[in-house]
This record gives sequence, C-alpha cells and structure tokens, in this order.
Amino acid sequence: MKRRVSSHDVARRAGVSQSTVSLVLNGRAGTRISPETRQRVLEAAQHLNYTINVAARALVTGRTNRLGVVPFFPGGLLDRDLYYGQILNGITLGALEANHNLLLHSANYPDWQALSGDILNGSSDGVLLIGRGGDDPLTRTLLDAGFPTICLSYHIEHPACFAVDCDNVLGGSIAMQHLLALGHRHFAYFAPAAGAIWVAERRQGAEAALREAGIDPQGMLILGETYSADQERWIERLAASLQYTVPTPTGLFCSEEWQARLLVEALPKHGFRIPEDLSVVSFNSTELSARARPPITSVHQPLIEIGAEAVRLLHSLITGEVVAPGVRRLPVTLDVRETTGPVGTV
Amino acid sequence: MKRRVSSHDVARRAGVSQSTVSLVLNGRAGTRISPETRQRVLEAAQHLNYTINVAARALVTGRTNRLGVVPFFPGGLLDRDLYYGQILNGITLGALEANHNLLLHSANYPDWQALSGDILNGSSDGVLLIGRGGDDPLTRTLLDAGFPTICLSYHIEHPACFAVDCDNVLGGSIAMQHLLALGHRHFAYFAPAAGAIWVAERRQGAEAALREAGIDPQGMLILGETYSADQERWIERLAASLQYTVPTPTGLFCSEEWQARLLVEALPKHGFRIPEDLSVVSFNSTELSARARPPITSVHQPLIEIGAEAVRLLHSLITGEVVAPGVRRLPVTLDVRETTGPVGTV
DNA sequence: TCCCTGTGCTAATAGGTATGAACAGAGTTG
DNA sequence: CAACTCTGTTCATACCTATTAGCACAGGGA
Repeated sequence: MKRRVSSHDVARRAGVSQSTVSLVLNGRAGTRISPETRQRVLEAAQHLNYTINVAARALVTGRTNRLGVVPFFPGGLLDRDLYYGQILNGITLGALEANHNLLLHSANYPDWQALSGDILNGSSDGVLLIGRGGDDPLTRTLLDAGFPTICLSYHIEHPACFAVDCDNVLGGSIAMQHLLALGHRHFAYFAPAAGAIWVAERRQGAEAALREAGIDPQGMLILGETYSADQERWIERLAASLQYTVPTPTGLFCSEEWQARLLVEALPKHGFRIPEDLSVVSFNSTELSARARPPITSVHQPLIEIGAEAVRLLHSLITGEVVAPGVRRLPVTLDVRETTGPVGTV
Repeated sequence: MKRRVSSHDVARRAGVSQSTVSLVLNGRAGTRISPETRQRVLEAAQHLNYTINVAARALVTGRTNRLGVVPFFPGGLLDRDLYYGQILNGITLGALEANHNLLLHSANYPDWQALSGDILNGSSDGVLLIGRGGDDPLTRTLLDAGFPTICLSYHIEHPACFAVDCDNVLGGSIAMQHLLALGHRHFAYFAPAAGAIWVAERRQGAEAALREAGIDPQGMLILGETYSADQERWIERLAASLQYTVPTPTGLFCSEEWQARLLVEALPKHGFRIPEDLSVVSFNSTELSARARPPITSVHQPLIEIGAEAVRLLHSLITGEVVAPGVRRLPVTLDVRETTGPVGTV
C-alpha cells in the first residue's frame, strides 16, 4: 500500500495550510472560513480520496469514537442461550444512534489484568461490561481509574458504579406469584451460578412473594448443584433431589433460560410430567423459551433495551453530562406459556 | 481523569531514556538490554500502572491490532436466524487466537461511501465483510485501495478478492440428491433474495443434480417472489403457486433457513402435510432448523469455521504472507431430519 | 495620519510512541 | 598502542492532527 494521503497533501493541493484543512473538515462553529476556500479544500480532499487518520486524531483529542464491549466470555455469543446476542443487538443499535463504533475485546479470560490494560490503553472512550460478578476486580479497577464504565446485568459496590439491569427482585416475585396463583404451595429454586448477583436478587424476590402469601420461605428447596459438564448427570441429580423431598415441590423456578430448557425437555424422562406434576418458570423469555417443547413460562426482561440504554448512559458519561451513579432498573413482565398449570390437575 | 502515564514517566522513574522503555516493553529480538535495566523498567511500569497509548503506537507503526467487521446490516445479529451470530462467534474465536480485537462498524447503511471512509481511516488493520452482493461497490473500493479485505459468504469479480464461503453448489446438489433418492421427481426452489450470489450457486447445484438424474432442470418451479413484510401474504401466495402447478411439486428446496422455518410451520394450514405431501430441504442447519416443528432437513455449512478461517486468512494478508486470491470453499453436509420423506407415502 | 475592529488565514506546537543512527565504554586483536 | 568489535544505551525524528495565538490586511471613524 502506498503512503496514506494526509491533510498536508490536501492543503498543498488546495493551496492553503494544514490548519485550514483541519478547520474546514471539522467545521466547528466560531471559525470563519470563506466559502471559496472551503470549497477548494473539500474538492481537494475529495479528489485525493482523503480520509482522516483516526489514530492521529485520537492522539491529539483523546477521543476515539469507539465504545469497548467486554463479553462475559469469548465466543459466548450463542453458546447456550440468546442472552448475549440480544444484549449485543441492543448495544449495536445504541452505538448506531450515538455514531460510535464498537470494540469487541477478545483478551484472554480470565486474565482480567491483561484485559484491564487492554481497556485503559486508550482504544475506546468507555466500556460496557457484561454480566460479571458482584465483586469483579476488573470493574473496580476501571472505576478506580475513573474510566467511563457501565455494568450490564450486574453491579458492584462502588460509589461511582453505573449499571443497567432489569428488576430481578420484581421478576422473582412475579414468577412466584404466578405459581402461587395456580395453587402451588411447595417450591424449588434452581440456581447453579451461586456467585451471580442476579441469582440472589431473583431468589430474594421469590422469597418476598412467599412471605406475602404467608408461606415460610425457608421451606423453598434450594437446588444449588453446580452446573457440571455432564448434562445427564446434573439433571438426574436434580430429579432425585426433587423426588426425595417431602412434600415434593410442584413449582420450580429456574433462574437461567438455557438450563430451564434442558430441564423441561429432560425431566419427563425422570417421571415428571410438565406441567401436570411440576410447573416450571424461567427467566429472560427469549425465543429459546418460546420455542422449547413445551414452550416455557418465563419472566421477560427487555435485553435489547438494556443494551441500548447502557450505550446512552455511557455516552452521557463520556460527554461529561452529569448523571447520578447507581443501577437503572428496567421493568420485567411475565410471559405465560405451557410449562405452568394449576396444581394437582390429575 | 488525571493525565495519562506515558513512557517518559516510566523512563524517568527507571532512570533511563524513553527509547529504552520502548525497547524493553516491545522486546524485539535483536535489541540488547541488560537484565538489570529491563528489570528496573518493568518495575517502574508496573508501579505507575503504565499502559501503552495505542493511538500513538498506531500512528507510528501503522498497525492497530484490530480487525474490522461489517455486518450485512446493523442490528441483524439475531433478527431472523443464527447465521450472523454463528459467523461472529467464529470470528471472535479467530480473533482471540490471532490476538486481535474486533471493531464492529456501525455506519449508516446503505451509505457505503461513508462506511468506506470509516474503514480506510486506519481504525483497523483489515476488514471482514459479511454476506454482501456479488457486485458490491464497497468491496471493490476497498480492494482497489489495496486494503486487506476478506469476503464472507460471497465474493466479487476482482483479481485481488479473497473470500471464504461454503460449497454452495455442492450443497444444492446434496439437497436435491436427497430428494431424488426419496423418489421425488417434481421440484420447486424458493429463493426470494434474487440478487444474492449463494441463491444462484445453490440453484446451480440443484440443477446439476437433476441433470445427472436425467431430469430436465427447466421443470423445476422457481418461486421468485420477493420477501414481503407481510408474512401471511407471501406464504399464501407461495402455497397457491405450488397448488396450481401441474404436476404439483413434492420436493421443495428453500435456500434460507428462517424462511424454511416459517414455511414448514405455516404450510400445513394451507393443506400441505409435511413431509407426506411436501418434502422440504433447507440450508445452514443451525439450531433453528433443529428446533423447528417439525425439525427441518437442512444442508449444514460450518459457519463458525468459516468465521475463524476468514480471520486466519486476513491475518496472513496483514502480516504480508503470500497467499493466492480466490474463494476458499469449506465442505457442507446434509442433516436429515423430519421434513423429508419418501414420495407418495399416503 | 493614526487607531481600531473584524475577517480570513497561518505558524507553531503538543500529543506518545517506534526506530535507525549515533555514541560511550569495555574488551579484543594485531 | 592503535584499530576494531561488541554491548548497552540515547538522540533525534517521524507519524498526523487539533488548536491557540497571532499576523496581514481592509475598511471605517476621528
């Protein structure tokens, strides 16, 4: 490739100085350029196929017009469910609106220190972190450094933490209220990702709903098995736990969509008819829930909106707009499908 | 945010020159630095939380360690099927391997001139273009400029065009051979995206298979309706076309997965039992096909591999490795599911 | 004549890094 | 002891743009 065309080349061709070229092309208000000069510069730029050098501009302005995105793990796009895909879709739409490009970080996980360096090196104006832990050291490092950072679907305890999430507590309540209204009285909560903040929040909501209904939350069976690579095995163990509990739960709340799908499809082989013996409520309610067999009753969170809103918030931070830190909670709703039914229908 | 720490700051603290810091941190072979000096520099950098300024580095080296990605349209991530998601997953994995970050371009479509500027401005070392037209002016512009460019799932006529795709022709043949083996003799091909290169290639393969079986390809009904926003309507028209054709086709080849799903789910309402009256073969064979009702027989193309391979190829181009232009074709296979059956089972 | 104001443009510089040329010093060779 | 080699380091510069202060000039008022 031949040498790039620079603004000096444009200046020479238009018979003006490089400064003038810059002034014309950036067209800031308050600088006076005669129409003839402007015209000459634009023509020269066009003729030479001039494109600005973003590296040089970034060096001098400190702005890149790029937003960093850190997925919860690489290649996790469609690995298990549509969560990340939907979020990323929302982020894309927000970025389009804000006229920014997206920088997808692909540092080696879980080496957060390297990732932190990769973010703070000036390759973007701010960063969106997706679904990390409630005590994530990467998040803390970035916030401490004063780097514009938005947490999606989680947050950490930090005075400068900005986050966008759904109302997990409400979601837990809604799910449980639905089961209660169907007559269920004995419940189980399946939440393998023990450290995850949303797992705790959803449980909290579920327990609140139980208390409201005059039921002791202590009675809810917590299925805390960690997810094992051996699908058959953990499903089998879960089924056993359900069976050997007295009284056997008839309502199951499952906080992750992909696990709910696996359960709904596998539990019948272990003697649970759904929803006759066991009603199942899940979370997220993407197409994955809608197209499972049977379609899964699920709490819907507006993932695309969350992504778009996070970009808006980040944009505010970057432009120096004054915004109060904290968690923005977007509303959830319940999509009732075919995995829940009245208790004791047989 | 306080002023960034520069390599000069590190140099001062370590008692060496800025050049030395650069030499230590980049550690190129052939430059000699004493172990003590190296140690001092590293400690100083660590202590100051030094991160390199990528804009400055990019300015002087002309390399960014970023790969551009241009989706076929913004927000198209999971809009209709899993194509883009899978491709992007593959690209992500490839980027991780090659230690590059990804720059997702979100310029306003279809303004390819703006997009072209956004790509050529030095924000990435090369670019992956996904599923564009066979005469795409953006692709041509980039290739003419000598910018490292890889086309995914398409290619244009240009001596410097590099592309990665699946073997669409073979895919078309495989699909048709499957239908032929089941005894079908009358076929339809549904391909609304008339301009798309893969539509033509898949048809070509299908027709070749027909010829081989001694059947006149002219007899294949081409359903060329353009996709209309009104789903009900185009499906209805398609059903009518099938019905009024004599002899009525019993084998349908549908070149896009999301359309196949819609058809398979809607055609029974128009009197076509699947597969008893009509066998349907689709393309891509992602989870979308696997989880449709009924699950769709589909030609599988290795989308993740295509993404990863494209990154590898691009990396070769960038590092100046000599590679021959042209289209890399990855193999396809047929996933037989429940939408195809022997002809005349009733 | 001189001063003042405004217009349209330019000169000069900063921003942080990589890199080839140059250099100092110690050791080696003839 | 002069010439030379080798090692480890520094000097100086280029990369390209945005921006600020300031210059030349014209026109107008006193």
